[in-house]
Amino acid sequence: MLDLKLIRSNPETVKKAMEARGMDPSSVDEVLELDKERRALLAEVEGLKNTRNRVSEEIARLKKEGEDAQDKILEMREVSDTIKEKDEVIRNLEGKINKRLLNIPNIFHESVPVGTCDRDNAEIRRWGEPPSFDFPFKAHWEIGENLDIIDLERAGKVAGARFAFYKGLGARLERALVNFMLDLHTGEHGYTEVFPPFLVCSDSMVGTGQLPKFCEDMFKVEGTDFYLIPTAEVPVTNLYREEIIPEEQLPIKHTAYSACFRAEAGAHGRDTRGLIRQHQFNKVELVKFAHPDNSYEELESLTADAERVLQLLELPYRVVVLCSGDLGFCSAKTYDLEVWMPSSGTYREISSCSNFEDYQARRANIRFKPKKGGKPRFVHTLNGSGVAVGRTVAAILENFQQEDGSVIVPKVLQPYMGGISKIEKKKG
RNA sequence: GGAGAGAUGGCCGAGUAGGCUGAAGGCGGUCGCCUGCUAAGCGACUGUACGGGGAUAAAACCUGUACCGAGGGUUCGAAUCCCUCUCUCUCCGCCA
Repeated sequence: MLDLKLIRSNPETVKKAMEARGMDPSSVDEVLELDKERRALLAEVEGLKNTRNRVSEEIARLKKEGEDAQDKILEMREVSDTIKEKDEVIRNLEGKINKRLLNIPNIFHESVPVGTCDRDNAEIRRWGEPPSFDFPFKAHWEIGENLDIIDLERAGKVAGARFAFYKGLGARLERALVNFMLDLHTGEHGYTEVFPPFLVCSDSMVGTGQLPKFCEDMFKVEGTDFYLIPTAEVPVTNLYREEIIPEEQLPIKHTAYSACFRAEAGAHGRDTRGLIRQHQFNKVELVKFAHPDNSYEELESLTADAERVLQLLELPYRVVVLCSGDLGFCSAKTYDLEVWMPSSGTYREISSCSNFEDYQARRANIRFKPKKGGKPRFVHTLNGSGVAVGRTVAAILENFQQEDGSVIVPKVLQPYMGGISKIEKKKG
């Protein structure tokens, strides 16, 4: 969430940012109005509390000296009642302010292009060449089915739509990718691996911004306060919730494998076939806790770390910077990595790398203690997929398919596949 | 699931017949003194949040209020009493 002080001093900036995201900025004025009310009342109540404290001390003194304090006690009884009433009103106002604050998005970075939808995203760079096939190429779900390594039909029976069984070398490929990515990020990019809980409490979901606004996108375990994580970003960012980190530890870099669970409400009819849009998918995530002074450099290197995965896998991709209208609610700036998908003839999102600045840190209360002294400050949080595993499988199947229906395994993956260099149809 | 113990400041740890205790003491940290250097020693300072003042934004500074796991209650007044909840630890049972 944004600093209330920032909204007080620069309401127009906040409103403009909301408008550029295509949102109604009226809650800004509501917040200001409620805040004004609250502060007036607060001054009043604090004055009353001050008298109560003073008189109470006097009562103690009088009693010690054996004098009568009954008058003052009665007087203070009334004061206390008034305090109780006004406190209640203040609590109420604070609740309203907070609710609005949690629903005001982050202010985006000046380098973010203004736009309304994904068509306004700006391409930054491309890597690799999309393959040209001299035979009729297939979509990954067909390839996977033919090779008997992906079973969507039975997954539909066992779980429902948007689930998948991976089988044989398909399951192995998924596992190989997870291990390859984790090894790369821990071994060469300096991230510390964590293996997080896949269920978290609602406080964590508020901390990273999924709640309260996006609860319909999440799976909740009925009768509990548990939510299935939509990404490892949630548990890993919340690792340091309510904590003060020593400055010299920054940046903290974590990588984590997790399954991710998404309700995909409102995505009916989109990407209904294949592995692109699943209720459950695997992802290796990168999370950074950075110093505010250099968080944008950290965003560049985090993006580069994610790109390295695709480069080593030899998958053609491009990097786009999301425009204001397509930017995530909490993000100040986001690069999407889009991998070439022959079946759709376009680049498709496979990673999303964002700098949230202090927006999540303020919600989750993650701070660092400056070395030179002074008050704790909020860290900047960043994260990116490094990368989405299911979509990587889809990309590998499609980009490396051969005319005979087999699929070449990228070189870096072969050690993780027991030396297998090609996935072929089993004979018989 | 059953039984018990506990939750205090960055950390450790006092404080329950309710009243200058935001909180003793220690550690850690910062600054100053001392020392040829290091160590030791001495002195001072050292929580957070939200208001108000500080000529305006920020800071120093001054001031108020709140905070001793969370939320309620009793009381003129609660870290201290009562209720509810959460978490941690120990033992038993059960379980991958």
